[in-house]
Amino acid sequence: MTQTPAESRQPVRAATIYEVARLAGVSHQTVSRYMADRSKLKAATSEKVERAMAELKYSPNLTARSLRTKATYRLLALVPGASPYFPSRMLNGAADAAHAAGYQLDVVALEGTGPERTARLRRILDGGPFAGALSFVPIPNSDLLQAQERIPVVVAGEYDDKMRGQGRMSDGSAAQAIVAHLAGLGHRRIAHIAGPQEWPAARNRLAMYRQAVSDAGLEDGGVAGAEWSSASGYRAARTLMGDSSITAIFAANDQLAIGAMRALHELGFSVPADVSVVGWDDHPESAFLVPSLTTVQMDLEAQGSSTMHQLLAALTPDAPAPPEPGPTAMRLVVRESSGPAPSGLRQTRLGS
Amino acid sequence: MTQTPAESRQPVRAATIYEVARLAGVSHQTVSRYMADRSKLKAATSEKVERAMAELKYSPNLTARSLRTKATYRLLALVPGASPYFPSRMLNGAADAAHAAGYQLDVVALEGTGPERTARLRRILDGGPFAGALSFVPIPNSDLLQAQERIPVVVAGEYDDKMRGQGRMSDGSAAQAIVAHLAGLGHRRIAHIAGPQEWPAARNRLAMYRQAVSDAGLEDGGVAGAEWSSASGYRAARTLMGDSSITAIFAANDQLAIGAMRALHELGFSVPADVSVVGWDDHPESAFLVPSLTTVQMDLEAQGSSTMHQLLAALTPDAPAPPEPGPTAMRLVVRESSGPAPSGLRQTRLGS
DNA sequence: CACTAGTATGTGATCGATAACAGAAGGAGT
DNA sequence: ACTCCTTCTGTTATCGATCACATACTAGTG
Repeated sequence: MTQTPAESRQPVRAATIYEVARLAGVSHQTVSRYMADRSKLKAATSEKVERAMAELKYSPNLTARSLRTKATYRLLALVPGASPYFPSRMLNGAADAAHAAGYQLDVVALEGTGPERTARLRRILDGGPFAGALSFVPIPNSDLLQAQERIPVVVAGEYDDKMRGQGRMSDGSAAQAIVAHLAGLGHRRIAHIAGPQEWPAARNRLAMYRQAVSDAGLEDGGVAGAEWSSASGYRAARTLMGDSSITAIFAANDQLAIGAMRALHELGFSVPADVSVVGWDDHPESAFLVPSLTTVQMDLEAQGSSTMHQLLAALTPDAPAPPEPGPTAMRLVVRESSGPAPSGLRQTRLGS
Repeated sequence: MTQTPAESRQPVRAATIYEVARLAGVSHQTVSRYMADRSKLKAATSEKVERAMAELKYSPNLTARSLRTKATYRLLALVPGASPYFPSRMLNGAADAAHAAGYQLDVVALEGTGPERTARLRRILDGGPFAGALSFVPIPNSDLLQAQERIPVVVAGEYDDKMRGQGRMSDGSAAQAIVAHLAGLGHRRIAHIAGPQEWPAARNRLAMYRQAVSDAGLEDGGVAGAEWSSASGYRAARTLMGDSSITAIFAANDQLAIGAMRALHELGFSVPADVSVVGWDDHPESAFLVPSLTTVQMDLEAQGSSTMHQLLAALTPDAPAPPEPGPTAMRLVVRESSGPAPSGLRQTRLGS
């Protein structure tokens, strides 16, 4: 057998507060206090502990701490299982924020229909105690969670108790920018392809669309759409284009917009010559489509992180200062899919 | 104050084995044994415990169990932070499998460059003890993980120790199907847009492309590409099309294919009349592109789940039977972006 | 200088489970 | 009837941290 230096085998067992205490010449409780609030210790003691910790590469056993304090450092993130390409950037932002605050984030896909979904949720929650939950998917009856375990639940995009939903303003301004952009190109009658209305983001975009259209004195050519998918966008566009005087379509996300463009193509409309299309989200591929897609660029990481901060704030009542939701960087990116409204020719040809 | 029935306040504190034991009239250790292996108990005892558990709605405190056994029920999933739309379906598959086995899955985005990334990884691992890790992103030196903590690490798509990488066969057969499909359409000289070669999937697809081309007696028009992004596909296509006798491009994923189609469009080639394009992954939008994309459909959930099972198998040496990797459902979906090779006209016009 | 209040540190109990060992019950063999 | 082994169950210690309480040390007051 090869001789292995003792040192190299050392890291197998982690140091405990007792070992740190012995090395520092203090009691284990003093070490514990050092972690809780070092300012309560005499400077000299504090330094001894610090040195001992460094030497032993001490890191606290979170399991033991949890057992005693009953506090858990695990959060639950619910993501849509149905939406195959859920923006992981948003999840990453949330996960980063959670880790920075010392929490672990457990990700669970929530899919299926009502009862099945509820059962699934219940099973997950029984699996382990969570300090809080963050849902990127609208929860049927958020009461369920609240009742089941007494933990704070934040649903992304939903207005918080102070009614200042973080997306509200920004969603509004971007929707207005879209409508203004289309109006500026001469479009008079536009339509909206909406996302599923359980989703706050979908509701906001629809509401803001309606308001912007009315504010700008344009005509609402109708609203269609049911899911977030391209297939739904495809169907919606076919429905909407029954009204041939529509010259622009604003879709609630890029996938819907892609489906809409496909439908327009099949119906013989060219984009943007006959109909302009605008999406939302700025998928990384959207700039490479033919035609490239006019859309709204968002800082998804920031959104995820901001939502997580909302949850963290709910977890720590001592309010470590709201980390400033920020103006949520969001801007309209104009590309090829939106252009001047057709010069009245199509309308006269097909209209009436 | 309103009177609240005692019952409704009950669930605040969960029952412990001691309470179960008292109610069942046995010792706490017997309850513990019931959970470990009820067959070691007398039928009558077992039943008493079972009844008491049901009555108290007992569920074990995993924190306490972990503290004692030092076993942890948390796994780490590393996902690429750079790739904005990492297939969450794969992650979902993995998460489901983990939960089914009683593990929690913590998701962490691994991004940034070498040293920064390493530091980040270290920080995460210090955060809490993990039973194992599953990486969907190629790890620079997987030694790092292995050395840091003695935990099993499985890198998705990488060959396992028995050298039967789960994607190998399947990747191979799909690449062959693609080449055969193109050959059948009359293409003689095709090119490949590869993904980053650190990724097993990218390496496999490239290798299989080369072999299939050579087996089929076709000409390799070249290989380009660096990242997974559409931008990379765009650049690669512009480079490859310097060779004007290429009539088909096989991209390692759909995003690359989208970038390539954009480049071909800008260069004045029409797809598929002048050049055929084939992708890989079957993004949900790919069917709605104009032209719709010929691609390879995969069961991403199954892949994620299968990878997780690989990890779980490594965690439990008592081998609960390999859950059968399955033939990895994977098939070529032919759509509009691939068509007959141009009838020699273009070649003669542009060639030499 | 004794007394008190406040700060800093130490001692033992505790969280809820499993581990290790000991003891009780039940058959089989002589 | 007695021993011995096997099977089942109970008692106590333990994991690594925090909590509750006790005690030692300072400093301020009359």
